[in-house]
Amino acid sequence: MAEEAVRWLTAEEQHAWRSFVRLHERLGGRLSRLLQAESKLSAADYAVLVNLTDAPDGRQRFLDLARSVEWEKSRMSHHIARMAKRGLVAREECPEDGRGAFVVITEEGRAAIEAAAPLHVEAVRSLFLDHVTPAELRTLARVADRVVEHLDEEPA
Amino acid sequence: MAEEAVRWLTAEEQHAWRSFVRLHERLGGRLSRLLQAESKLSAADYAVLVNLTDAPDGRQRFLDLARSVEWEKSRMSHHIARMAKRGLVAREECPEDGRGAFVVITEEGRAAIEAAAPLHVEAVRSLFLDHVTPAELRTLARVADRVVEHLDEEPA
DNA sequence: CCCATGTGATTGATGCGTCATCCAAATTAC
DNA sequence: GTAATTTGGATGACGCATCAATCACATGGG
Repeated sequence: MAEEAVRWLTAEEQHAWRSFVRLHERLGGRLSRLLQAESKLSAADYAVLVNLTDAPDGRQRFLDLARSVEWEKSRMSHHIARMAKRGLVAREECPEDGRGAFVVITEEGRAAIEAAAPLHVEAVRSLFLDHVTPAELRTLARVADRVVEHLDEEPA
Repeated sequence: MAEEAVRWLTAEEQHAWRSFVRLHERLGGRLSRLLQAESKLSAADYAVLVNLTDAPDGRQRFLDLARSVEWEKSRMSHHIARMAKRGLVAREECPEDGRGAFVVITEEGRAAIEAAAPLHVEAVRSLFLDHVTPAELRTLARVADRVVEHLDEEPA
């Protein structure tokens, strides 16, 4: 039974990792609270509505939508149920597949996202992009894509 | 009534922003699922236990603990209640402040964190740090600290 | 034609995070 | 010394995310 030596994080690594985690928590929290306060939409609502807006006729198959926002179907199902109750989207049956369903954005949903989007974009700018140089932003994107790629290759 | 021109994100900005968000969601999700599977601890549990372990006698005042992990007191209260029910920590009354409370790590909690830590550190390495160069890591940390600093200055 | 398997989606249970409210003890003001 | 305020913390309600189980329809094989 060999004692495996644990390679703990150096002070620098630890700081970087904690800072990175903190950044997302704080920035994400702030942005979603802003969105909620200004538009009565959660970040999840926003993601769904943006996707529907980009789709032809503002309608999309259930699982396609789930894949677009990278959610499990269960989460999507619960969330769409709540959004439907609030009148932001509606469910529609699918003619060519008896078990399928479409999700359609409503007038109300469209109004909500159109009101929210400019404010949200402005918030992303003023809270994040404004404080990052273009070079840094490229580095961030490059690192993010690389790490996610490895995540995909190496399944759970 | 002036039409304010919305400064939408460029394709590059949008990509960087989405990649960044995706990185945290995916990496965070993966790490916490690993932690849960290997150690029956959530990321939140882990943070609490690490802090308690670092404190003298494994005990800390309630709000100090909350500040350390950067949570609201309400969240801490709920979470400590759940952790106490699982036997990971215990509450203790505070002699010199009648309303105060200490949170103390239990034997069970200590065992849990000591088992979890090496695995978690290894996961952070293999899923993240291994794919980031030291220079990139420094950039990340620098950007994160800068953005959070601005976040702090500019309250909600 | 019928069975097996796969796929699209729902449901219920449970734990988590936030908000608003509340309470008791401590501190300050008068 | 007592009233007002602040501080430490708990509580309940609600929305959200995950997991496991379920159900209905579809499709391929025999």
